[in-house]
Amino acid sequence: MAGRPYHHGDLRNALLDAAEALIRDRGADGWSLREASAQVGVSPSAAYHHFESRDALVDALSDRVIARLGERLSDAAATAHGGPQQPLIAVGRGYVRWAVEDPELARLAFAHGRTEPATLISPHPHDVLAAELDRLAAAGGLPASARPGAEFVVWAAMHGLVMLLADGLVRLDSPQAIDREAERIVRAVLTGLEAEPPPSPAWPVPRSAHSETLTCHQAERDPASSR
Amino acid sequence: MAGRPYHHGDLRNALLDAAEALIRDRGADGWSLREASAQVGVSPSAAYHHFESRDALVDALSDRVIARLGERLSDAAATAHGGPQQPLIAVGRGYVRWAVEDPELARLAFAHGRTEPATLISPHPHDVLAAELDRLAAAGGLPASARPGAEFVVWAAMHGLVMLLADGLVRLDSPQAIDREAERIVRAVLTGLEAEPPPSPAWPVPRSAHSETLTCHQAERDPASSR
DNA sequence: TGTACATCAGTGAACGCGCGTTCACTGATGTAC
DNA sequence: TGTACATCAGTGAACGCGCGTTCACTGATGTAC
Repeated sequence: MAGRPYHHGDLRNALLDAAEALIRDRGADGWSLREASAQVGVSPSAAYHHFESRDALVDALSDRVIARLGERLSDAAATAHGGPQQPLIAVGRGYVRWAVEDPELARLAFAHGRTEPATLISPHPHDVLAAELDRLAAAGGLPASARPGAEFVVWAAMHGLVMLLADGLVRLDSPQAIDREAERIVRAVLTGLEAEPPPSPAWPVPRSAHSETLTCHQAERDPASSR
Repeated sequence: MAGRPYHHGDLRNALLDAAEALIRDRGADGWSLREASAQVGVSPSAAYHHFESRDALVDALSDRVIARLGERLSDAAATAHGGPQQPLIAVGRGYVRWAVEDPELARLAFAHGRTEPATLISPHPHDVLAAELDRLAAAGGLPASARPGAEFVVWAAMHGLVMLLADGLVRLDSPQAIDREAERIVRAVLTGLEAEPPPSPAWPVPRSAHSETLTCHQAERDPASSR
């Protein structure tokens, strides 16, 4: 009735929403540009006023999903209370819950093989971890010598559980089990990092060894954010 | 000259090889059944005498890649020497090197969303880890209370680094850096597990808590192999 | 306030494409007697 | 050793399909004067 206005108003986001919903239901390959357009009620060619190509839409969606994850993790860290490790445990829990809630989006977000830097994602999960580890180190919960590159150790541990779950290689029965497992992994890793022997003076390692050899996609674009 | 014989002899494997090579070069979506057939020198329909569908071929390839990884990890563990943690460190190194050598195959192997159990993969990476952790526990390098489910903690830690690298979210500059990072992660996790507080007697947890709630695709088919 | 005009964001028909898969077939191989 | 016949593993033509993308277009909106 009265029909839709000729101009949609926010077609770009509507298309992202439609694609996201389709992917959530049917996986990263279970949708087409045409289908998403149809769902929004627009002709297939309309999308090309907002995205260069189908691939560009997927890039944008992936960025959006990761940014939302980053916010979620950042919130989880901010509202955690208890010991100094609690924010990082909360991040791990949030990360894994996210993957279990939306495995297909989790797979899309990362399994995407981005070739070029694209836009800056903020807050990127990597940066959330780096910031929390800085806090932990400042609070004395992590020796300064173990800090460089520690975010990659923690990220890897979380990310592995996330991916094993999203890809269906491992299954957790209950929400409690999910939290328990996430916590176990984060705790183990933090304890292990805390106990790391300081670099042997016999083989002096440059302070920045890790940040030199291990680089995050994200950190490249904004090196300051990871330290 | 003399032409190829009418019957290929081992078309099934030849197709798997061709698909593997194409995927290695161009990624999981960068090939078609037709192209693989052409490369082998066979008509597109010949494949259907060996595989039910293109998807079935991918399933078989994924199984083959994982089984080969399992062998590689098992070898790495067997030939490691040094302290009791060395076999597991060698497994981590091997896992990560594998992913860096062939990122596209690494992505394919796991990112595949298998729905049904398929055939038994032997040795499955999960089982290699479980066996090595059993040995470590037997040697006193891991308290018995920390053993249940420990393979998932170690697997997750390794798998996360593997996936971050394969998906290009993290980059390591040199082979030395790859080894160093793999070792750091495995050591951290093992140290953390070793230091785990035993389950509080106030909240008794069934001994098998982990194996009940955390299950591996593989372990389901052959529960004995993971313990 | 009204008119001219550039720009923006839609339409809808059409394109070529390569794909996975099917089908009826045929050449080669293995087995029974 | 030879013949008949079932089975296996190829061929090649054809199918329908939905896809991403293009194009010339038009309706709506915003701005200058």
